[in-house]
Amino acid sequence: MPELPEVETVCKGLQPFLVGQKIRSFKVRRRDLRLPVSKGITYHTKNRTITSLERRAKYILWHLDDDYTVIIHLGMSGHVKILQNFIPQPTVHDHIEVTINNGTVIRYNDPRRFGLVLLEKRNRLNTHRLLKNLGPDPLGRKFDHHALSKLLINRKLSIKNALLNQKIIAGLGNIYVSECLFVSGIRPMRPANSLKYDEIKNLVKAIRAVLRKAIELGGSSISDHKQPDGKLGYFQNQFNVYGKSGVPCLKCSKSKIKKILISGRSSFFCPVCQK
DNA sequence: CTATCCACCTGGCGGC
DNA sequence: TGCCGCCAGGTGGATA
Repeated sequence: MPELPEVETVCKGLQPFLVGQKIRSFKVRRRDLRLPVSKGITYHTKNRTITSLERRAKYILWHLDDDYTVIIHLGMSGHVKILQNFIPQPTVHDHIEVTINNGTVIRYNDPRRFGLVLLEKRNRLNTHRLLKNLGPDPLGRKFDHHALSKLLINRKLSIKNALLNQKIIAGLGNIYVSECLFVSGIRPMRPANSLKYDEIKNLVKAIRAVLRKAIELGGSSISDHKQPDGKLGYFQNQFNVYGKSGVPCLKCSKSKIKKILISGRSSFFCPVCQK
């Protein structure tokens, strides 16, 4: 499921249920996610109040009222469910269950277990091995065409792979890279260092516009991914190219959307509109 | 340092 | 109906 807009949607969806609330229990039903769930997370989080939530790239951070922070990453298939009143039995892939003092239950469900749930000291977040090398957030203030130019200089890899690399820019994934490159009229296989000044400018504009729109629509519901309150996201209806091979291009209508593999992952583009 | 490949895991779908 | 191969929104470590 989860690229920046979906993670942002999950984070925003959790906020009213968690911020200012106290954790009654933090149960770990399966410890073997991408990394083992932190030892002691159950003990350390008990009776702690959540002071704020933060999204950092594709990570969700729960800041607690002591010097600890819970780090969550949804991987490829992670979901969050918010349950109130009727609490059904956990299913096979409900790995984490957090009960809030008012009875609300937050479940972390992740069939493929590529996600992770960790507890870290807050003053160690910036040097944490998973967080310290993240590039700028594409919706953040430090990200503009000057910044992106600098990041792409001397880079011979494809622009598609550059945008997927979280050390270069943090938050895009396979869907939104295809969409952003379509909107900005750039072919995914172009070497990153071949982009002209105006192309980088257009790309930055496209990235911001596409991500903002996706967040506005509650992210994308692909497979069975939903927002934490169970609602569907609607951005998948706005896809121009992702998963649309063979469909006439919405810009030129002269050409069909093509699917190619770049580093083994599907990329979709219009051979006429994208240069 | 840079770029590519691979493994990690489960489930859904199309084809036979 | 059943089995098989392929594909999927991510990412860090191994490798050249």
